[in-house]
Amino acid sequence: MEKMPWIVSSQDVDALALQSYSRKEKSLGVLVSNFVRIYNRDDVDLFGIDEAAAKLGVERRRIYDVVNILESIEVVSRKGKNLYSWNGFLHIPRSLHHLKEEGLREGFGTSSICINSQKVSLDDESEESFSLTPDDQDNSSLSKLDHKKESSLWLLSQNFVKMFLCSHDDLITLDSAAKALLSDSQDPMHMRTKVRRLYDIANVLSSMELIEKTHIPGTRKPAYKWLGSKSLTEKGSSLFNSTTESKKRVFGTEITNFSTKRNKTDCSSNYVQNGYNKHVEEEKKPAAKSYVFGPFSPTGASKKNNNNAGTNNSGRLQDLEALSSTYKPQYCNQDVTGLLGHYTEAWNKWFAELDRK
DNA sequence: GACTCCCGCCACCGG
DNA sequence: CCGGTGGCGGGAGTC
Repeated sequence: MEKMPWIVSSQDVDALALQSYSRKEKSLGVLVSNFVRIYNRDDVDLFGIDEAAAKLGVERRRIYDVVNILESIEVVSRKGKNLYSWNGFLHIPRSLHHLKEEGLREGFGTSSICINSQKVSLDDESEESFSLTPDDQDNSSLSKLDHKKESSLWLLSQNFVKMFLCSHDDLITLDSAAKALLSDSQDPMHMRTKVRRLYDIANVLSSMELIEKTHIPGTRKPAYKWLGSKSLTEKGSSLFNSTTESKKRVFGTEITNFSTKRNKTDCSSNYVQNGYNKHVEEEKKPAAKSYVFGPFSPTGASKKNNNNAGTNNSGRLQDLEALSSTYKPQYCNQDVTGLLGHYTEAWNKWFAELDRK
């Protein structure tokens, strides 16, 4: 409705620059990057939906998306109503391992699910921590709840990951995945919906650098490649390229988006609101205003419009940003280092543990 | 024109 | 009955 940037008076040229609507800037991938950058710190443990929505400047609904996907690889875990714990990357290795075992057990390892095929049984998972009712083994009714669960982002994401972990093909296209994960029903409508969801998932996984978008060798057909955890470490170096500037990304506009509430009615920008406990004092560090994609540059990280550097709003998360580092020219790299270190450490620890058994 | 996938309506659930 | 969740698919951006 009200997103028509071009109806601005001539002297808003400046403002125009920073409000040129770009869908990408609101992508889940970007959101996840910001999510990580804000929450992936030692002093963060629990967080709530509202708080996250406020900090990230998006509506709650989007947080649910992100959180559900992240939960599938245990980056976060749900603790209760409106309460999640941030696990960071620590549990990813373990999580992936579980998913792999589970996937193999469930037959995800079967031949090429890649280019096209309609295998993969999948009827349900068996997530460990929350033992669900033991009674519902194979009632094929698949009623309501089951269906709802089957098509949850959480499960879909896990299954998607399983496909990568268990199959020998390293390229998976979204529609082959959709087909496989749909297990039957060729209903084109269901396919479309499934694919949409896979896009969502793929975006966050890409953002987490667990997968990467490429395309099938011969064709132009897009496909995803599993990078997994190792990739993080080995490509660490590539992340150190010092073109810090190009990695910067200004979100001024969208980060402060608008209404945190679901009602579009009030697009009043004063959503200062509750959830955001702690210091909300306004910015003190103008430079930290822009979001920097550290290791998590979303698929289309290189943005051209970084001209709209500072300007109003977006004061909220900046203080967090601020303390994220003491603002050195290359604090970006530090982030990476820390992150990778963290990650590798977890990975190794996990392996050691595994060995011991 | 096909591919992406954001947006937000609204069903559902747990309290 | 209400607020938190989150499936779902229309349709707008992108390529």
